[in-house]
Amino acid sequence: MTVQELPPQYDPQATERALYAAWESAGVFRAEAARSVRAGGDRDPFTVLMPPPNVTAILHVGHGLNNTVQDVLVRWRRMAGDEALWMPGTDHAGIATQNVVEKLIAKEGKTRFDLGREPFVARTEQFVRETGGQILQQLRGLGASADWDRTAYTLSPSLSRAVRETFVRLWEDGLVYKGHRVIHWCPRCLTSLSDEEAEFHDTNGKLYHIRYPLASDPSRALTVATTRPETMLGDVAVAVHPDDERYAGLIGQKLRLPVVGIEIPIVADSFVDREFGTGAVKLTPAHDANDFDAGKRLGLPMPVVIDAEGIVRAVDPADAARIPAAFAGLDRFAVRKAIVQQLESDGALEKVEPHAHSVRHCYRCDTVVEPRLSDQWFVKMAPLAAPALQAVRDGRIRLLPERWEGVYVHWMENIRDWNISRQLWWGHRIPVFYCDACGWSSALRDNPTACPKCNGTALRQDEDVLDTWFSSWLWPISTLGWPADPAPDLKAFYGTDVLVTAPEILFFWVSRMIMSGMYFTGRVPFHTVLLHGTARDLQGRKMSKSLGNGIDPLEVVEKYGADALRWTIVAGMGLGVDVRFDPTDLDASFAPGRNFATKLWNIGRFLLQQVGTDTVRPVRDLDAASLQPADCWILERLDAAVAAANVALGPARPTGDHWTTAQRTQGMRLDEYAETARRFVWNELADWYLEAVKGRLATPGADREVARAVLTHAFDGALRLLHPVMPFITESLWQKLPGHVDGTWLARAAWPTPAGVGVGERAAAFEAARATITLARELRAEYSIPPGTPVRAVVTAAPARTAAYEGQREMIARMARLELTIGSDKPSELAAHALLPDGAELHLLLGGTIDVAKECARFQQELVQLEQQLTGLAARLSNEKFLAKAKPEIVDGERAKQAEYTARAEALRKKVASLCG
RNA sequence: GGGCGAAUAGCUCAGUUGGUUAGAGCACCUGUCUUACACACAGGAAGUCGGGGGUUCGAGUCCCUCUUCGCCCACCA
Repeated sequence: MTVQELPPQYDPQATERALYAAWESAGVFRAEAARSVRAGGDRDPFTVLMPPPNVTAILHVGHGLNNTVQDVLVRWRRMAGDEALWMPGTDHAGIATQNVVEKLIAKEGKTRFDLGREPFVARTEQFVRETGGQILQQLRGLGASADWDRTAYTLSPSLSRAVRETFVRLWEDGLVYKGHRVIHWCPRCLTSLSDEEAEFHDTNGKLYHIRYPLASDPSRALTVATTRPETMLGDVAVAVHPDDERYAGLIGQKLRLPVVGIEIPIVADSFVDREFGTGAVKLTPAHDANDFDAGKRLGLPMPVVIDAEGIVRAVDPADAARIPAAFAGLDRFAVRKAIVQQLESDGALEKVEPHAHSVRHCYRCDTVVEPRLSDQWFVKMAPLAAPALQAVRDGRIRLLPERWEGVYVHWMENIRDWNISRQLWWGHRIPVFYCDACGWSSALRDNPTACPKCNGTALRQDEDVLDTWFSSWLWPISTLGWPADPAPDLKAFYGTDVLVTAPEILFFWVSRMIMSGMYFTGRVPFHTVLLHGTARDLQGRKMSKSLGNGIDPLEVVEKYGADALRWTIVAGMGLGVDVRFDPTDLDASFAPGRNFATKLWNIGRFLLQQVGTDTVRPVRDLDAASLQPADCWILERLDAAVAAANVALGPARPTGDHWTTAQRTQGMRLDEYAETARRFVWNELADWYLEAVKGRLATPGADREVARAVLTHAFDGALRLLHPVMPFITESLWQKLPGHVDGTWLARAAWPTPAGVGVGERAAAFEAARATITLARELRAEYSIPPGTPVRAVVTAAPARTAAYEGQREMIARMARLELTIGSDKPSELAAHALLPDGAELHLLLGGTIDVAKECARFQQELVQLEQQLTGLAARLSNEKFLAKAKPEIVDGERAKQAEYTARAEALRKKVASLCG
């Protein structure tokens, strides 16, 4: 496409897809282990692990947010010269994926049990093969520069090997064990859940007060309070606090369990809260974790009265007497209703009061979780947690924003063992084998063909699979090749750098990765955890499919382009702060990003029209004397923008193994970086420099070549600065830049460094010109002078200053739209005038009609404001405490200000005196 | 029950250890097709920084308290 054919607006549709394909085929995103200094190369590795989305996931705005942040960091470091690896992949997502396939076969009227285990797993594998991993394709649409050749999958052979190795090692180290206890059970998914997977939801329930009559004297009764009356079928005792005087005489006596009719004892245990309800609690050890602990302490039986599917029945026939026929075979909630009815008609229901409490729900299907007594595999966490806690405490790992460190520490200090077995079919099967012939059992790295002990073949493998998170907690090591030896990627890229994720999975995932990384390698898996905010709607509700308040990132990409989406996300996202969008008004949310892209595009258009595509001279080769004030100014602004962006993004890694206290909170301010870049590009390069050089670009000669070179340099710097956040448009413009070498990519070009070629004095001269132009514009607006009306103007300045104005006369006249004269004599026919900051005066000549009153009012108003300031300053500067306590630089600043204001006030006073009489 | 975060212009948000006249984008008002951009340009209006109290020479910033919203944790029978 030639320059002339460039449309006035950037068209992302016509650009992005093809450009992404070009990047990919050029291998721009590929990372080489050999180039890492850890493997003998000459580049620092910079590694980011993509939090693996569920293999069945469809891109939503949360993914967009998460991956945009990662891509900004990775692209930044890639340009900064690091060997940047962004490791992508997906998670097999045990429960989630199994649920999807179960729903699918339910349409055929089948359950997984109809199919059987192996065909069901085969069906799920097929489903994943055909439809899985779409999200990785969608991420390309956002511009994600991951190294796709390395795409990992938690259920792949190599990662499965890591999972199995881990389990066996933990088994050998005595850290994995089988426990018989009450766990969280989802009666719909038919599996156990970890503590983290059973989410609390606030619920308005009821607290039922039920009278349990004394066996010896039915006229007396002990009242217990419960939110789940159906569990009374499994009651084995009623507990009171040992020091509770109300019940002191009753301990040891028997109660008759209503509805069931059997006798149960009154026991004492100090876990009972005397303040809650009646201070007497029924104990159902098989259906409540606390009751289970109490039951174990007290040696009570543990009858199971609700089965795996949430149906009330005697799981052990020995407990049949506990289940009245009317309730047997009914759902737990139906039984709750029925029991309450019966209690009421029996007169055993003392009262029912509303009770707000939190009820655990399955995080995958939202079913109310049933505490259930069963055999499960657990990982002993305390030994794993200690080093992981230490790593954060001593600064080998930092969490941003910092406040999450406290949350992390608290959780780690109170960590409980992790239930890792799931009664599912989709996942890594637990590698424990049992010999039915001799009773041998063990965890094994390879499937045995015969029993190692008796050589028999009556072997079976444990039926359960592992928690999905048992594979994802290995992500930092398994994706890099562990436990293979040698593992070149592990050597080159582990420990990685920044982990970018949402705080929701701090416990699910982040803390566990730290534990596994440290346990299996002895080193931290990453040095920075960047916890970003959540995408919310204007009411502050989290965007979600079920609420229907989400934004489809791909729709935004289609309408406004990936760069606009990325820009909006990055610019709007303070460190760890939630981002709000209006899902009903995409235009309001994303037009600013699109507009900025268009602005950038048009700077490029202008440059190509004015400069062409031929190579320009590098600014470093220019004679410093040939640089005009505007040139010096924009070069200085670019250097300042680069420096500010570097501060905002911060140190990429700690200097040694530990973050210093000062470093610990530095950087990762992506919003500041974006704002810095925007300000430079729009408010400095486009609004001022580009306008300033128009005249020079129209006049052939040596100075035109200087302007061309500086403009090209500044724009090149702008593109580099913006590339991490707006990769597509910057790359497509960069490819068109004068002197571009085919086959080179902005994505791999060097991050800008300060050029330091400007001359400060001349940059200041441009500031004076800027002030003049702005003042002229203000006067024009204030006096309502139409733009078409020619205005003659005179700048009068001290002779020493005249030259600075003289050299920029054409530019000032053009930008302020006036016919400018530089002179030392005050013009006689003035209509409006004002003082410039440097003491010069600007006079607009409008045929000699001067509105003295208006001029006076303006000058006097400014004088009043200045004098107010000066009063404040004088008070401060004569205040001994201020002088004694304030930092010297602050005092100096105030003094300088006072001097400046005094001078200006003096000039204004003179002006007022001469003008207003 | 414990802990954390937020409250700044009509809206979305900046404001780094206390120190100029508290900023930006959008929206709004007034002009403008000015040799890239009307998805733009120029100019402008708009905030008792949630309420109250305190520390300080000085508070949007620190302390206490209250209100509203959000989040996390907990053996909320």
